[in-house]
Amino acid sequence: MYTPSDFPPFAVTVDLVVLTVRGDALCALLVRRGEAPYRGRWALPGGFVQVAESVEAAAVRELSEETGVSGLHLEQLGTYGEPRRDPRMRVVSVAYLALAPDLPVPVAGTDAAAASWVPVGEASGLAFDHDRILGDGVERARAKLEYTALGTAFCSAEFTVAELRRVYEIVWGVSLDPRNFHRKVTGVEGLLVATGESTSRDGGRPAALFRRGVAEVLHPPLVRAPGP
Amino acid sequence: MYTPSDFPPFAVTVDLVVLTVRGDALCALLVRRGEAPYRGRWALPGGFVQVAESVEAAAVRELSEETGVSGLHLEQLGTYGEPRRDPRMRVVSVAYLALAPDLPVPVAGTDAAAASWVPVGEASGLAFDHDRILGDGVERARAKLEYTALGTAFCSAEFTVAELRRVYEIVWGVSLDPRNFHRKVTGVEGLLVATGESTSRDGGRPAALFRRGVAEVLHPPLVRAPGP
DNA sequence: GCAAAAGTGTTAAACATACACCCATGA
DNA sequence: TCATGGGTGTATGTTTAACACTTTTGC
Repeated sequence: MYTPSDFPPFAVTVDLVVLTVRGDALCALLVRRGEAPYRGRWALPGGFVQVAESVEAAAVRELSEETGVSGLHLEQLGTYGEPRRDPRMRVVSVAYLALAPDLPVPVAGTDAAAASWVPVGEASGLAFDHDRILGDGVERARAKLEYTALGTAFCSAEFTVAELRRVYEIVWGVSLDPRNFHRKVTGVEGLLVATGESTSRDGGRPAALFRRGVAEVLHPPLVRAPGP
Repeated sequence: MYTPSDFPPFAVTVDLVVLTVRGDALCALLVRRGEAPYRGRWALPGGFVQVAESVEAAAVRELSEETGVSGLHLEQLGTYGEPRRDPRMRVVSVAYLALAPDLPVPVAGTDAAAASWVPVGEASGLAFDHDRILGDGVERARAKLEYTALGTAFCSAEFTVAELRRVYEIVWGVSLDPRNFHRKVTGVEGLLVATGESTSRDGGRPAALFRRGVAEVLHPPLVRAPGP
């Protein structure tokens, strides 16, 4: 144990699945690769873990570099370590999932030709095994919306119940009853904090504005159900 | 990008959280370290990922080496990559969770002084950051029992409803109503397959014996509730 | 017979769904 | 005044928790 032959040349990277709700679609942040391999292909943003930084810190740093924002919800998604997933060398990649509100079009990353929001339904043929990582991230996000308060992570600081409902409808691809959804989310203690303000930006009667509360889990959970 | 300086000397390992229900306690498989650092301390079994093998394959291999069994449920738990978690060098470790029936006392591993089942309540002061990894594994196991069929992974090939209930009671640390539990698990389609046999090994009226079914998820989930 | 555990039936309360209905605003 | 979306009330059906009760074994 612990002889030099035990330490083959591994590189460790982080890959980021950054999701947002834009228009009518769940979108992922992708970058166009400027170098071989997979030059010109879409890929997940990411990069190498530095010697002195934790893997988590590398994810936070890359996220900030690619989106220009910080403070997003960030959680580890999984680690992908097949021997030939990168044709040049042995790379083990730790994937992270971030949920973002509808940010302005992201700045082009430091070493990426272009960065853009792409609807997840149109994102395929990505570089490396990123199709699979993105799929895992979307699946995780869908599942977490059921029993955690993460739906609010897709909303801006102040939001209406209808805006939160739209997040659920788009991420799950279903229709939800506005009346029952309203009662459900306002009934979960600690999920929403009323600001006292209201807005009529959605048309019709002004809706109350809320901020995220402290609740992390949903009791009872919201359950996916088909609509009309 | 991709210059030699991007590849600092990372070692990649796997660590295994192997859990079982033994007697009245949830137990983890631990090994006594035979070498520095942390010589003499309890640690999670694990080892280095080989150059040509996938991370998942390394976990399967180590599990088989440490327990002598294969075919257990094995899932990725998370990756731990703090810079100083191993005092000698930069090590990134991918942790896996395995759930096992009450196996015979494990064989001593190839490079471990001793291997033993230790109740998770008594397992602290482990080597490296293994306290945290073990805690995360136990938490994951508890959560997964709610909405997946993994409780049966703790049972031997043929088991009674009462034995499955004991798994839930011990892992969650609660009491469950035997009548309602029986109705619930036998009502989930594909969870249990009746063998037609019965046993009176638990005393009282003989209980029907079941095998694991094909169901992976529980609809509806079992929910933790406090008992008397 | 008695204790112990398996398994079934029943009931009341909690919850979810569907939808009727009223409210507040912009055009 | 009408269209649009916000929000409340309520009837109906489903799920669940609690527990009374019957069954089948060992001693």
